[in-house]
Amino acid sequence: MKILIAEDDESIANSLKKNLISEGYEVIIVNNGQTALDTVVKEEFDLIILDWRMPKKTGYEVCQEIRKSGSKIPIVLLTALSEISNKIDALNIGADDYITKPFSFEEVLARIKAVTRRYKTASNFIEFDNLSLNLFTRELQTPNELIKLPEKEFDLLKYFLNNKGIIISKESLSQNVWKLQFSSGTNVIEATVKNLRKKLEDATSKKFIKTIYGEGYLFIVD
Amino acid sequence: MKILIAEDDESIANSLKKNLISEGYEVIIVNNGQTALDTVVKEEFDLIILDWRMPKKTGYEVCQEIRKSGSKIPIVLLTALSEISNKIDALNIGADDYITKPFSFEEVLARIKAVTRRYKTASNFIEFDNLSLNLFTRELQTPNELIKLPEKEFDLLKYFLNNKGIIISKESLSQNVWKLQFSSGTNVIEATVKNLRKKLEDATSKKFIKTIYGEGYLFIVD
DNA sequence: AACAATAATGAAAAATTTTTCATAATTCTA
DNA sequence: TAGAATTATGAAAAATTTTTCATTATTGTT
Repeated sequence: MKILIAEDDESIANSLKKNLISEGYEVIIVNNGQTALDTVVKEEFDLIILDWRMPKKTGYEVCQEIRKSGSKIPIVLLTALSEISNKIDALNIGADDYITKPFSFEEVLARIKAVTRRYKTASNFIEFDNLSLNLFTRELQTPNELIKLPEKEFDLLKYFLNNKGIIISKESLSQNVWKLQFSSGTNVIEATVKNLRKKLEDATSKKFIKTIYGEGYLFIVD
Repeated sequence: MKILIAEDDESIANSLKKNLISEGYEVIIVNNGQTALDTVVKEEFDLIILDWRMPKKTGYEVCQEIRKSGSKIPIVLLTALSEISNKIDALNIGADDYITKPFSFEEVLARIKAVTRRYKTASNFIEFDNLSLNLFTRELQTPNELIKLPEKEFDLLKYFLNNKGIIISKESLSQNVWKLQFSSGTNVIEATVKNLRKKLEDATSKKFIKTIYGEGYLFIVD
């Protein structure tokens, strides 16, 4: 986890850095807004902490420009306690959170964790058993390998995971996964279930997809 | 946008409700933690506002239980000013944000917007021109139709969108989109660019992908 | 303007995914 | 436990996607 801190008050910046490093973060400090922008373009960070008041460009401006460029990187603003209306502004210009000075390191840490957790869980995995399905790449991480699921198998597994523990009729699958009106004279579902089953079993030698005769399927984790 | 407010102080709840409704939100109020949980299970909400202190179950507990169930719905906690350490706890137990009482409606509104924007942009579209790329379904929404992009075209477009305004070499594409070491004696890139160009031009009659002779491609929006 | 290098293109080939089909296996009912 | 209904399966067919190939077009250089 790489964090960029843009803060002109050296003592604050250094104390933050020291503490964050001891928590295992990688930290880079810049002391003005313009350098912050330049650095963000060049390197990739997981989080940016911006002081509200800074030479050259304020945190406010830096935040706006970063958002204008389309980046969704988590940004936390540091504001003075007095600037109350800033709190609202901070969120409105696209910051993910703000911290009012003076702050305790625990608070900073909690917010960093909250913001990045949010960002991470939103970047989206569904975890089950000891597997993890990446909703973006459609890859299934197993203990041994990374399997790229074809679209239909992915959609099916995702639907199962979102409905685990309840019986899913073939009509539901046909509607929600295949986007078909009726599950007419086809057995695509059975065929796809078969393929997905094979992959899941090869990976874990467990049976996640149970057949409920005459009713549908049931996805069980444990 | 449907919001659940769990707050036992009627005057606070009603004033929030009135204001939120006038902002166009749909609001449902419950006055204790247990009912909040029951309601969340039955209905779908876009956001939950939980009072920290409540009869039956506290906001703290409700928040924890919701998270334990795997839901990522945005949660904002209302805490009393005194309970400072709560702030940190709030984020640590999985709340997305908190508001300290007393609060102004503007602050509530700003936080609601920030939290849901975050959630929305994280649930993920990339918008450009009058097009919108759904990062989950890989569908491109054009003014006229919804086009499902095949994997490679999708990956390519996404890479372009994340690097718009800068020249992208074929080496980058080959590494980042095709995951190949060298762009050897192949022209997959050109072929895929061609197909993607066609779809984008058919949809908008604009040319987004510019060729920089000898250097690569440049994706421009306006 | 001519040449060389680079890029674009349409069509075909290859690879992958999705669906179908025939048949085997399983489950339920009586 | 036999028969009917439902589900599973391997292999083939169909559809789609990805890549290649041969050729044309474009760009930059001299």
